[in-house]
Amino acid sequence: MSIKTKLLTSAERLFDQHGFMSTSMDQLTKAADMSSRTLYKHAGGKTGLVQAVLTARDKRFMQAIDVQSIDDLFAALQNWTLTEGARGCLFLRAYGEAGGETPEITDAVMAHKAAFHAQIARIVKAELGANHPDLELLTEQILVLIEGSTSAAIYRGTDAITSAHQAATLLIAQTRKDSGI
Amino acid sequence: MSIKTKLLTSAERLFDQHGFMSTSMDQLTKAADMSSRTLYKHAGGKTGLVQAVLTARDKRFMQAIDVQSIDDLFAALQNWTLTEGARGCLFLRAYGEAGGETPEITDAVMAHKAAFHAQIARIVKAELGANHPDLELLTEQILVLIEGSTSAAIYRGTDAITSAHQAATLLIAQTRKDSGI
DNA sequence: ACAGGTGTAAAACGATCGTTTTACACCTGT
DNA sequence: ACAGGTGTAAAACGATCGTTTTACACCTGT
Repeated sequence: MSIKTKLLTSAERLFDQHGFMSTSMDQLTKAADMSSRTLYKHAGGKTGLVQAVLTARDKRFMQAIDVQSIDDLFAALQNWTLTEGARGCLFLRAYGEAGGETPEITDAVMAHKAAFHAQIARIVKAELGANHPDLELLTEQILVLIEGSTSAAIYRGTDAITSAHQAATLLIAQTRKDSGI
Repeated sequence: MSIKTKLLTSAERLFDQHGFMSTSMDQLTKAADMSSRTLYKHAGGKTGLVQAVLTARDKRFMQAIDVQSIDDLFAALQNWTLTEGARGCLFLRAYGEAGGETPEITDAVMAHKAAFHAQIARIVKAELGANHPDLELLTEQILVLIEGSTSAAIYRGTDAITSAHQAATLLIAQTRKDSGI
């Protein structure tokens, strides 16, 4: 495990568990087991570190949900929540803590959300066929269900994901039926 | 407008726009146009102020969604977002920033979310009838749709709420149909 | 008339923040 | 052999944090 990987994984853990602004550079250097000089050489500063953590998480999360069906998508989300815990979307949390006032962070968040939306659009298209007229609506609805289960899981547990999955399944089935008429 | 109301409304605005940890007591006293001595007498401290802001917002939000139908619920949410903006659920943001490590804040957040869940359960019950077997599932699904549209609206705009509304309507209609068979 | 409550302005508290600097040590490739 | 890169430990930077204190002023009810 490279020194850079150790920095990113320990920082991600601290940011996720205690919040971005509440985590000090001192805690970050101690958790990464390196000197502040080394941390600053690698990350540039706290904003750069947040940016790097979000970019790494984007890659990891996008890989986790790189599936071909709605069922697999929700299974991947259940698995992610089981291993990572349920503390809400780390990207939206970063955006909220920075108040949208740090362009580097806003950019990283919006880039992730654009990729996230595109991924869902792709899966919905694979599910309904490329010519279905309701692709956009369904994509938006599945996206809302996933964002919602991510938020709701914080206080309702993984049942929120199961319920969202059932809703998604019904929406897809109903949309298939409507187009069949 | 009392001095306490001015403090709570200006603090809510700052916390919402810049984040809780990023907002300093200095900014809060200046926005409330009072001395720090007065602020501390009224709020106790920063944690007390966050707590008071969340409690006040809970009352205001619960009043806004005190409706009798799913349609009115989503209309209320559209209206809320139009006047308040879309920066995510302030309660979950507070919880995330505090890392769940400040009991007073955790309590305020969880109390709100319990009331929020109960409110949705009440509306779903009014919509489907008290004896419908799927009340719990529908409640959880509507809750997920609302949490999701609150999060998604940050980067997808109010369309997310419209899509969630359509999904909720279809889920309710389908659940009615299933029980009719 | 005067006590109690409520307010201001400003200085000060110690603690901590993110960041930089200094002085030094160890590899590694040529 | 030695330069360059990469690392540590520790001190120091000025700025800012949340909070408390001091000294003073104005209402308001009795």
